[in-house]
Amino acid sequence: MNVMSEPGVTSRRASGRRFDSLEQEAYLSLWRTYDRLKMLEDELFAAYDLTAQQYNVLRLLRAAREPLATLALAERLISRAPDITRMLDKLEQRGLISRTRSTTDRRTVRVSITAAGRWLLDQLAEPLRRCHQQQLGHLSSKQLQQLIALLRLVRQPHEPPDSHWR
Amino acid sequence: MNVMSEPGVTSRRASGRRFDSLEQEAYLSLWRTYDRLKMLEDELFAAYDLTAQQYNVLRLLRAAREPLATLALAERLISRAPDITRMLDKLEQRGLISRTRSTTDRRTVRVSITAAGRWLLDQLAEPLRRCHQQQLGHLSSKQLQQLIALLRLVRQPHEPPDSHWR
DNA sequence: TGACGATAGTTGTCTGGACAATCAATGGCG
DNA sequence: CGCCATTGATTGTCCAGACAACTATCGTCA
Repeated sequence: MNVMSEPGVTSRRASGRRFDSLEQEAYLSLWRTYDRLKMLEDELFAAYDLTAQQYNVLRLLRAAREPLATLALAERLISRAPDITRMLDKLEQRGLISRTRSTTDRRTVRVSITAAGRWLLDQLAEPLRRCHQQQLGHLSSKQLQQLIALLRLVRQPHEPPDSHWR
Repeated sequence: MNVMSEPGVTSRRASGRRFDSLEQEAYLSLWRTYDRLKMLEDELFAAYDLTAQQYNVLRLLRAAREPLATLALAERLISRAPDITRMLDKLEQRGLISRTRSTTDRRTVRVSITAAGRWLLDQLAEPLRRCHQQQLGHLSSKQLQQLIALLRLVRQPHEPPDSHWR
């Protein structure tokens, strides 16, 4: 079922919900869709006492060839993290990451993933794969690629020039 | 620039970022895109001392023909709100909504928007339109419709049966 | 009718995010 | 060198979100 009418006129649903513009409908759809999918992921991570952000920290540290400075890491995170320090505190307490003050620039702290961190990521790999499958497995790979391309187009003007997401 | 390679093989960027699967890339793209757009909206709402959720409460109340019960309202919100009571407390203190205990069922509280609430929504209408324009105005209406359709397809199996988002 | 389970909302409490202020170290530049 | 703006990270504090426990009311069924 296609609910769209001509451009500029917003869609109507059986429920009577309306939107002021196509842009608003797109944004609210994005919000709602993200919220639904996030719910599934959060459930999985909660079982391992992790947040999605924490998982992404570990993921980024594993992908990095060498230890990352704290703020460089924060920049690469998917969503902004002003509390990066305290987040790293918790991961360090659990032994999943290690931090050492750089010798060349004593202001920076070099963060790296530990063996325990890698092990946890390995444990998570398969359940997470299944989770992503549950989230989006009902789309064809062509549809997924279309979605990815559209999303990139959406955020393109909103990414800082040096973003890893361009 | 098109970064896609053949289906099933995940994309690579100059930065070396990789994804484990197309589904993961789609989900993380969704997250990132939502986060970027949200930033713009939050900035606008903050200028009016509102959160996006609070705005949506007002919007839903205006759209409703009659006062809504607290939990019925919570169900229609875009993202889950376990703290709906306190949120309504704040809106009531500011005089934007009013609450009255129902006479027919004294358990339920009927929530409605006040004239001040409607006035605030009117004030917001134009700046918000501009915000949505800034967020998504660079997409053609055909692209927007494609995006909306894809997002609906994504969340379709994840919506509860009686959801207003189906 | 009165006990009991279900429903509607509220409150307590904890954690995580946001923002600003602060501390520590560095790099220029007179 | 020594001053000072800048950078990197940490800390203080406040507020919103999550979850569970609790209160009040209703419906129903013996």
